[in-house]
Amino acid sequence: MPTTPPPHLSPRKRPRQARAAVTLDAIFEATIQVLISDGPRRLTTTRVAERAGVSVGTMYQYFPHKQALFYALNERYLDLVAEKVEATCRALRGAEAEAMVEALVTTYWQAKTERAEVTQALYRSVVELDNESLIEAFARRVDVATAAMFASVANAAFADLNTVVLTLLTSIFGTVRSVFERNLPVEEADSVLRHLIVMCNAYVRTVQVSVLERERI
Amino acid sequence: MPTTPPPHLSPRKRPRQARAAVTLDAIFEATIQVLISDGPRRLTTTRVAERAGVSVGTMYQYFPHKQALFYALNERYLDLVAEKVEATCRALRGAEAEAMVEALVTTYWQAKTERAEVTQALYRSVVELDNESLIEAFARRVDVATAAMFASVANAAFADLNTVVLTLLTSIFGTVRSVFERNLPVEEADSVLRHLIVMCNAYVRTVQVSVLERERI
Amino acid sequence: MPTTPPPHLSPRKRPRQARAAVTLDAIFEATIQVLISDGPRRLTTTRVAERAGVSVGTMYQYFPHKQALFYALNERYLDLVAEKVEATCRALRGAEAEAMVEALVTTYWQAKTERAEVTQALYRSVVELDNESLIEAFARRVDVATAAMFASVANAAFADLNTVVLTLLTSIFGTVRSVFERNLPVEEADSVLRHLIVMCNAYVRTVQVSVLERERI
Amino acid sequence: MPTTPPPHLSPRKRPRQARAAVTLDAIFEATIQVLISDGPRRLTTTRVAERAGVSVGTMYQYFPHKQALFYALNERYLDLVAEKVEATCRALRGAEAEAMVEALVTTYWQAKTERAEVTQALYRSVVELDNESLIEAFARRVDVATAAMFASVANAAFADLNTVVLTLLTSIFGTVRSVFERNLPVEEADSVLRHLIVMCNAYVRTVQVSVLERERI
DNA sequence: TATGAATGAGCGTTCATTCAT
DNA sequence: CATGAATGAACGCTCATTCAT
Repeated sequence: MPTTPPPHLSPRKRPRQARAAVTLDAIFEATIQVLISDGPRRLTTTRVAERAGVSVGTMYQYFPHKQALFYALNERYLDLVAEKVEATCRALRGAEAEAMVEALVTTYWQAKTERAEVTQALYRSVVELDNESLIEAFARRVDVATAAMFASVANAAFADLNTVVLTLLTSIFGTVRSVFERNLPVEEADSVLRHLIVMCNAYVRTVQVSVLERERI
Repeated sequence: MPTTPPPHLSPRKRPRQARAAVTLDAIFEATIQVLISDGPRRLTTTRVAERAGVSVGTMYQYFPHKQALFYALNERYLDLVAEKVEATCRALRGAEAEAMVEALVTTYWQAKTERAEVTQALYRSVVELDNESLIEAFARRVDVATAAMFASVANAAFADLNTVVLTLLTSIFGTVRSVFERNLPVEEADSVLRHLIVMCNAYVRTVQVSVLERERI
Repeated sequence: MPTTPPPHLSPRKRPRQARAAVTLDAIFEATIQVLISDGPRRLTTTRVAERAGVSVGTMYQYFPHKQALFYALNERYLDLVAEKVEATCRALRGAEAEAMVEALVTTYWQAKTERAEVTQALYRSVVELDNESLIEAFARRVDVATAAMFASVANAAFADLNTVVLTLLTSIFGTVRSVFERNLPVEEADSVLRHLIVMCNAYVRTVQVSVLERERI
Repeated sequence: MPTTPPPHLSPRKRPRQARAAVTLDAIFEATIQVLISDGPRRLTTTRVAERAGVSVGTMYQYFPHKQALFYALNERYLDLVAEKVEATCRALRGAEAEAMVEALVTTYWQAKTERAEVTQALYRSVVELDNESLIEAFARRVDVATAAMFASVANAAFADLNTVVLTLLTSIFGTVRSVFERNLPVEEADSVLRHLIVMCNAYVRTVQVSVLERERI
């Protein structure tokens, strides 16, 4: 279930030749590099093209405008993260709630930490509203996957599954973002990660109803 | 303990006269309005000046450059929020942990929701690294206040107070940010708020050690 | 009765200060010079600004975009011509048809020849549709003035005044344009001018009905 | 007597093979279509090639550069018109002056009206100086043909044949152009056409000298 | 020979900043 | 002090042209 971008933000062409694919990758990587080293304000088409070893014109053969490039980059990034989360959710079906929580937090955390500078660079580049549609799509995807997972919890259930999922995801995503924003040293970050798991588990325990209890009612 | 900005970002003058204060306020308000209605990309000095009913030249008498204006705006905003949190922390000294948690979440939430568009506009305007120092200062301030509050909890204590505070704040701040970012409808937002309190309380209960227990050891 | 431009083509400000008026004139004159010496294809904002001894930015304070500058230039030019024709038409009220024709042709011819290179440069710069509204407005203005004049002819009348006027103007304007386009040497051009008068007069004589005749009917 | 273009504007090859001729036609037609639908400003090589169903590269096999294409298109167009006028002039040899005038005007008018949008599109695309040589060549051709025709008028002659022909052609061409430029509704355009004939005939009658008269002198 | 990806000079335009008034 | 016209570097983007395939 990949995101379908608004038409005005879609890339101009799908790479048919191998060369084109290479070029496209170079452009994406260059964008990231510029974002990291120069910041979003200095993310200019010329600079990206230069870094990619391509001419501006070439860039414009792949993307109708700068926005579209940026959009595509975010799309790529979020798709990757979403896939990982979905995989985890699939893998944990039928497990116990605690395991789910731990896996969820850890997966998301790792996905974000893998290339920490990229994550940070993208966090800093909000700026344009159009990305909102992207974030929404990402959120929906992950919502669905997570809800499905928690619906399959062994020996328990939730009175208001949707809210629980929403709360979990909102706080996990938010906490991670905050940690990046505050630029915490690794040890502190790790502590927060561990405590975040504790927190989410405490929460889930609180809101979950054991099947026994439920049947008794 | 107000934030002290890096010298290159400080306003040119402290408003001595009433007139100056009025102008300054007009400029700040205009900045916010432009930010909300036109977005961060269209936040130009000319536009702000126009909206504020001042000439660009005048604006440059108060701020050495655009960044400084933006910095000052964020400073003002964060100072306000910090003050509210500090006030709450002071008020809740010696209370029970649960009350503290609820008060903390609610205060922060309200502070952010009071002028929701402003909050959102500022969230969307990250962009410049320089704000990081501001966020850090804010975080430190709130950290200290919160730690002090939780250190005074009645009949209980925390094994690792600092991590607990860090985790709480990171997740509260992050969750709120995520809620804004996802543009959740009010009811869902409210649900998340309530569940966030539940979550934090569950967490605090988990990590707190009763004084009795502690003394026994 | 000055032309009112479509709003998107109107200049940004009316010159309030003397300095501004000078700047505006310099820009107009520079535009003409560039048009003459470099041709419409090389009429770039940079080149105009340079020639005018102004920065590009300044140009954009007077005109929202290149088109608007070009539009305003044509407007100025056509207004001038229209005024001259109108003056002639006013002066010739009640005269004999022959005198009117000669005056009309001569006035238009002179208006166009006065700054021949400018005329030619503008003829060569059609290109953009938007000018059509300008040409139409100009045509209407001159139509009205000319019709009023010919309606006042002494001792004669026209069966179909509007068509006569339209034919006269169309052929006069067209002929002049053709002469410029073919870049005829002066003597030939002058011959054509004289013969154009002969032609128009022969035409007018043919289509006019003497008052005597008319009353007899 | 076909036009011989300046060498730098000539197409790269004369179409030897049928396939080439087809391609060439497609390119020309595409150029016209783009001109009509997108205007001269949007007449890009890529767009033309696309519309013609050819690659840019192929286009450059036929024309060394865009100008050459445009030049060739105009050449084609003017050649067609010139041929029609020449045919008429040939057909009317020895006829009466009035018949000649009417035939001349009608032929030219029809040639231009046949594909009115094409005519208009080309009128709007003057722009480049190089076309002047084309127009000149066209004018010379038509001048010669027309002069030959009027030299053969039955029972009359002209004191200054060249000027008469020049005046006639200049005004006919010019009037037609003006009519297109003003975008007159059909009925008005037709009226002007009829009156143009009247006008030219009145003129010719005025400047022609009957053979009898002449011999008397 | 045909292709179309790649090129890059050059365009129109914006906007933070300055400084004569 | 306040003004706002002037500045010009730097941006996003276009498109005629080339050349490896």
